[in-house]
Amino acid sequence: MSIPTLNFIEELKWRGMLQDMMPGTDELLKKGPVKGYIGFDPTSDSLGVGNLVQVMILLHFQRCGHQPVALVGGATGMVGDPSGKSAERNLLSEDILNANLQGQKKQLEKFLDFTAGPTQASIVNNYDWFKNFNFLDFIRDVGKHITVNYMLAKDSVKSRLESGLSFTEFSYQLVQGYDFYYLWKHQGLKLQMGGSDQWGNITTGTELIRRMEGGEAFALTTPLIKKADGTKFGKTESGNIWLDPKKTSPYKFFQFWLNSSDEDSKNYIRIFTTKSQEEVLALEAEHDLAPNQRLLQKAIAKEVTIRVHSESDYNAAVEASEILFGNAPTEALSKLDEETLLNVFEGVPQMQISRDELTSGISVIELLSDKTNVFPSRGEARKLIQGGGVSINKQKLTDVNAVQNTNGLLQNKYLLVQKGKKNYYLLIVN
RNA sequence: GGGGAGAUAGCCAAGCGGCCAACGGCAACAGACUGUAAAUCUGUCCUCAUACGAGUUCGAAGGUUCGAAUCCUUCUCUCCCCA
Repeated sequence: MSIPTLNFIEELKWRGMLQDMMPGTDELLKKGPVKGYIGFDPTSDSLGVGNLVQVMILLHFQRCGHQPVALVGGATGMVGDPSGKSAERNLLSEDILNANLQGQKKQLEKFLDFTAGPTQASIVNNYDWFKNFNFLDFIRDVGKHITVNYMLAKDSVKSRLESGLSFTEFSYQLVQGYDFYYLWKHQGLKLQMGGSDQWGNITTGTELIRRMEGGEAFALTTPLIKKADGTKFGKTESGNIWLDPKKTSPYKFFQFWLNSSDEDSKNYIRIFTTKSQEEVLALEAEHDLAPNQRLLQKAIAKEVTIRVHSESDYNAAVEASEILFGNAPTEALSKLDEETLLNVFEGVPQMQISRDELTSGISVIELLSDKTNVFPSRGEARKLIQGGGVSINKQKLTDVNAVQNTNGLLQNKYLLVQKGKKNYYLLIVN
């Protein structure tokens, strides 16, 4: 094992991933390998790209020679964190929670190195130490050390006093705080990290450690990432971007990164890749010379897609993108053999249509609204066609009353429908 | 407990008896320009309908009227002020 050459704090700073830290955190990390953790909320069976920031923190932490621990919140997930929420949360059932935990665990394993060694990553579940902790013991042994005044002062609580929050959510910070205490006490964890909205919860933990045992523990938070236009990161028109290929296809995932604006991509390259500062600066300089090449976006999309999915998924996504967005004219499309075609369009929605409907010719409006779900109604199909927003096999429809028959089928079997610039549908005729 | 203000489409916000499917802004979607970027300009934006048009909206329920988002009654909820 080589001596770690990277300084974690420095690393976070130039990447723009450091919001705040407790005094002494830097010194602690310089002294030697530290065990630190981040908690994940099991509200879904898959992590989204929004969670990726935290995952990357753990990854950088490990790369800097420390020991990352991911905490999946089997217990805290049952309570509900009021941070950043404007209303009382719906509680999930135990079954769902468990399924979610398993899903997230699998994804975390793709990022961190779990092989034995001084920086070996691990995953813990706080349900393990909470399941047998009864209420009376908890309020005697833990609650006794923290005043309500202290708890009320947290922003997450303060902002909810007007609209109201249940005792359950109010106690959340204590439950999370106890996690930190438990891990500090029994597993030697000294540092908790998280998004800036977690600062209050994390400091309740360090406070608990101080009051219960006079111990010292540290905290560090990352800024909330936002897009340059101020909108939320990680969402598109069609919803959240997930790591689970069943919820977001690798093609879409790849496209998500490729579509980042220039401004955003300069942040993303720092946060979501492990490229060194020199590499990033060089890439940026090159990008600025020819922004139309979108080198940054491509570099990010490549690294993240390979890490989350696989090299072959990445290659397929690139191939599909080139065909869909490149200058490939209709002829190029028709030259594709069936296998390539199906491979390329694996990530785009596919719809069936019977051959009989087509042989005698069918108006495109009927085809796209009644026979398939490309459009929910004829009116909408008509409007977009009139607006010049619909293409079939890369050819723009200019006539609202156009009729489609079996002549233009790719491989005598497929139709590629394009709605707007980025939405594709593959119609399969059989 | 007393007094006042308000509730309009995804959000903000006009309208205060017919010209209202409802000004305007934001968001969203599409087109042009570009680089699958940003900015800008243009179009669409309650639902269905090629269109003519039809249907369902202005917190809820009733009522007045030829006609109501607009007037009246009751109810529900929100905010403010005084106790």
